[in-house]
Amino acid sequence: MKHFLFLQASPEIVAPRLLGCLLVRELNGEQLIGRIVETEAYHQTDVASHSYRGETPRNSVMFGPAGFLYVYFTYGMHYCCNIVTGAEGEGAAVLIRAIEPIEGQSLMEQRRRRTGIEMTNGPAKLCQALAIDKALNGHDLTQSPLQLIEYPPIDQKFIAISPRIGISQGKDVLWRFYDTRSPYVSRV
DNA sequence: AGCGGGATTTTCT
DNA sequence: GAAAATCCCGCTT
Repeated sequence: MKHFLFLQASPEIVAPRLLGCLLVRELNGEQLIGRIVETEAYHQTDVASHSYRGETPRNSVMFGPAGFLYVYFTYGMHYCCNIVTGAEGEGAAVLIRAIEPIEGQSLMEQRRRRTGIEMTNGPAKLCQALAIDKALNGHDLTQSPLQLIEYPPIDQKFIAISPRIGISQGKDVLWRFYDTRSPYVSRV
C-alpha cells in the first residue's frame, strides 16, 4: 500500500505541493503541529544537492522511497529535515525551511527559548521546535511520532518562487517556494 | 535594519 | 583540511 502518491514526483513539483500540508509530532504525550510554509527542492542532477555526488551513508535516505524523512546535521550544531520524493533509487528530497505553529506553541517556545516567528522560521529552528534530530533520519512519515498530513494544494497566487538559500552553487535554479501569506517564512 | 564573526562537528576531498 | 541546505549575538548605521 502506497501512501503519499503525490510525493513520488520530482522534488521541484512536490515542493510547492507541500505548502499547506501539516507535520504532526508526538512528544511526551503532547502534539506539536506545524503547517509547512516554505520548502526547497534538491535532486541528484543538481550541484547543490547532497545527492549530487552519489549515494553515501549520510544521504542514503534520499535514494530510498518517497515519504520518508531525511535528517542531516550541519554547521556542527544544527539539524535540518527533508521529505524524500521521487522514485526509489532517485536521490531527491524537499527541505522543509519553515512551518507555522498550529498546536503545541508553548512547548515549541520552551524548546526554542524563543517566541513568535523565531520559533520556526528556519530549517534548523523548526527541527529544534519539533525535536527532530538524527534519531528520526529514515523515519516513515505515515507513522508516529512524526506524521505528514496531506492537504489540497494552496492557491498558486499565494506561492512565491525564488533561488534557494544558503547554497554556494546552483544559485540560478528557482527551487524555493513559500506561502506569501505567512509571517513564518525565513526570508522574503 | 544590516553586516560580520563565532560556535562546533560531520563529511568528503 | 575545508566547507557546510544555519543560527545567534554584538556592533554600526
